[in-house]
Amino acid sequence: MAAETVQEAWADLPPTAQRLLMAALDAFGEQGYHGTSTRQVALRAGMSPAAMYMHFATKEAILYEIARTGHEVNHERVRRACAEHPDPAERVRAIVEAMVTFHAEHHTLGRVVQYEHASLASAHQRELIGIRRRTEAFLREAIDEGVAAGVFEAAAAPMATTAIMSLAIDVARWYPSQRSRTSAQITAAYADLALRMLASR
Amino acid sequence: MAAETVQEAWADLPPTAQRLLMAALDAFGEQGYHGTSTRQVALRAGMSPAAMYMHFATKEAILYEIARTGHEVNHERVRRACAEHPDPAERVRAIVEAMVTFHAEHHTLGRVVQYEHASLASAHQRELIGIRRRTEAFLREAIDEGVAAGVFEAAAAPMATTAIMSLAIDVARWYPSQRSRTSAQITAAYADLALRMLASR
DNA sequence: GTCTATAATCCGATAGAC
DNA sequence: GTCTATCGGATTATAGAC
Repeated sequence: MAAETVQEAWADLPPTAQRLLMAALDAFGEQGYHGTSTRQVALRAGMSPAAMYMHFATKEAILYEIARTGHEVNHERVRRACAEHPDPAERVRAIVEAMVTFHAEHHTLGRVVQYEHASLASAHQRELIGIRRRTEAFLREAIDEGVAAGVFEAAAAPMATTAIMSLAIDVARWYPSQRSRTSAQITAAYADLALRMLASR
Repeated sequence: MAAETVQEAWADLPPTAQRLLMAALDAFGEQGYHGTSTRQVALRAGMSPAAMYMHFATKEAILYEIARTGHEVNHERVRRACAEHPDPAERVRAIVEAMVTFHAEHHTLGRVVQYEHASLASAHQRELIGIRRRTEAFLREAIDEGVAAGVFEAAAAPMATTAIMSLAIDVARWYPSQRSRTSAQITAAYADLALRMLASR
């Protein structure tokens, strides 16, 4: 529940189930959910197509487990970043660093989390939208506090939450690019850009 | 070649081919390429599954036509925005307005263009990456000119190109949201945020 | 150029032996 | 709990009549 990686979150599952989830994570991230067959997942995990149905009732249940855990891991990282930084500007910086790091270093997972939403059952979609909204609320509150304290520009605030979320999420789409930038370089530069968007003048 | 909408680009095709492409565009944008069957596309276009093979040799050929035209339309809008604004800051504003408007008002097309890249044949992928790179070059050049003129911050410039592209592209993922914002409101706010990221202080 | 019918293959999921 | 074998249906694409 407070895991900061999917491996951590799945540590108590049977090793076979873990291999299955990691295989599906890679395949779904590379080829998309509908572009991946259950046979491909089973092959990657080193088991027969039938064996996976001992651990998951349907293909969608595998996607749900990956997407939910991914949302929870991202949420937990942002929550922790907030807890460590009372100052609004420092907190925004920490949130951007947490989200950019997640979507860069775990971009395959990030793609499943952000781009396979429509492939989930609608009840699962609604649940995960809830997590996403609570994650976004951390950023919105930090920005609102900064505006109240006079360090952020009030006019920029309303769209800045969406814009900063977009910056971080879209990293999963293009990372890694041809230009050799480390995750740390992107993270630091994006935190600066986010604060430039918000800074009062 | 200089069309600013896909309908314009496809105006000279037989009406049946146009209906087919529009049906596929909607279906691919809503359900994804691999999540859509050729039968569904044919049904939406009001023809039999076999009839589409008179106009396109494969399902991938339909995706390629949509993705290529989408890339060209976006490129043409950005090119025109640049041609109309010699001043670097005004040009950046115009580029952001063009790209955000495109990805908001044509978000279904935007999703196919930006998120179905991996579903294309690799030769087609390479071709479309070329168009994408040329579109991004317009923004990079505007930013470089602004830095040279002293109106943009040199330190912010390298990652700002990627960041601003991300802001615009990611609109296709979340637009329209629950919060009622018009395309024009988002466009204006994002242009402001982009210039705040770049402004020298 | 559109249709009906179908080929050839692949899909998600299950049955039953071990 | 894993395997082989397979069910029932959907998939992309084609054949052949009109």
